[in-house]
Amino acid sequence: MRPNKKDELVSKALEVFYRDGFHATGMDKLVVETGVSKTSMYKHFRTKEDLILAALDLRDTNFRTWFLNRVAELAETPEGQLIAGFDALAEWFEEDSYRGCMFIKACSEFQEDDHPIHQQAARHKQILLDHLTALARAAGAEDPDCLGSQMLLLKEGAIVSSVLINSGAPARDARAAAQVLLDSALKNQAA
Amino acid sequence: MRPNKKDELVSKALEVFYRDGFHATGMDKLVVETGVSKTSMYKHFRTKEDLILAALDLRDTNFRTWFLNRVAELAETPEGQLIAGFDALAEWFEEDSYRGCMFIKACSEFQEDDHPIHQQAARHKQILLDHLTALARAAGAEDPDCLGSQMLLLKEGAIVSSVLINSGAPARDARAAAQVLLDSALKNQAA
DNA sequence: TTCAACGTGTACAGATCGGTAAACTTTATT
DNA sequence: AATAAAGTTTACCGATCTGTACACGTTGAA
Repeated sequence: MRPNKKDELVSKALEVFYRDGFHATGMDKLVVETGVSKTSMYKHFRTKEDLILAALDLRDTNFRTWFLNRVAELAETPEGQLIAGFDALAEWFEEDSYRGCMFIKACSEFQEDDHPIHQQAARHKQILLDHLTALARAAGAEDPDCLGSQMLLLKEGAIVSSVLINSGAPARDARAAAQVLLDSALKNQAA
Repeated sequence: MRPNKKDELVSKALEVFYRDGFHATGMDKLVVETGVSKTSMYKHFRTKEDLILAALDLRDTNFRTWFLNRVAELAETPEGQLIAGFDALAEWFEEDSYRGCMFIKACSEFQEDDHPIHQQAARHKQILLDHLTALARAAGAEDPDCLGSQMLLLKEGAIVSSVLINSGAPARDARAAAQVLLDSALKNQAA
């Protein structure tokens, strides 16, 4: 069982789950797409749920790495980075393979609060929230928890809206909103 | 084929789809839950997709009726109604049966832009957007399209966040953000 | 009372679902 | 070269999926 073979399977599964959805993607389809046999598939992953969890874990790593790096490239100050996050979103929305947020979709398909898949998605969002809150604090916002939460709200909202209206425009509206909220939070702090 | 029987089936299907998801709900489960036979089910609805579309249509009517009425009860001015929308959201989030937005979930499970289910969900959001934009315009906002879009962003974001962190708190953060954005849009207009 | 129309339930078709038993092929070690 | 371990293939399981053929019961009109 070569370890990189497993990574390869997770990577391919991630792609298909993201494109077609979780329930709509059967193990048979994944077997065809990966070219590996079903038995091999089940040697690497005990159940379909395990495979989904592995795919989400990879997605978490990939997305956060990309997002943090891109934001760091675009801006240096905490205030700048909070805003730059929405520029990064705009770039993401323009990608051909863009299909919304995988974690939102995971929670849509696995709704029970205590479901492992739901919890993994919640963890991803919590990490992002912690990051945004830390930036808000570093920027000197009046109420960093509130501002961080609002930045996340705008991000989630922009993602959902962009999918629903099939346009990248929500990223710009979200960015403008973020700027207003940030200015307000900093002005109140200075006062 | 009594017409109210059909409505009853749609109503029950809506409940189950909302609770358990679309792909995860088989026609067999609906047959058991409604007590009607499968043949009768397929006499009323040609396919499962037709049933889903009927359920979404009912949801659209129910939700918009409830939301608009509740907002009208809470406030009279356009400015007040824009903000009151988030108080209504907060109430919704507290309901035991609350499971997020059915249309977001529909788009998560049926992703193709040209899919009838996806399009129906998009129509629902567009109607809400038009409503919010009209309120923004009536309130005298600088850029009503932008402000309306931002209100919708905050709403979608609050819904998604509330599901992910299993808390009603996002409705309050969204309300606060909406107030700041509204004040800013009105102040700029006056200037 | 006969007949036609219609709604319903049973029972099933064909495909696909997640998952597995057992035989076979490759690989690494001695 | 012999052998054990690891990985793969084929073929299949029972359950469930959407959807249907057909026989049965009920109802209203002639």
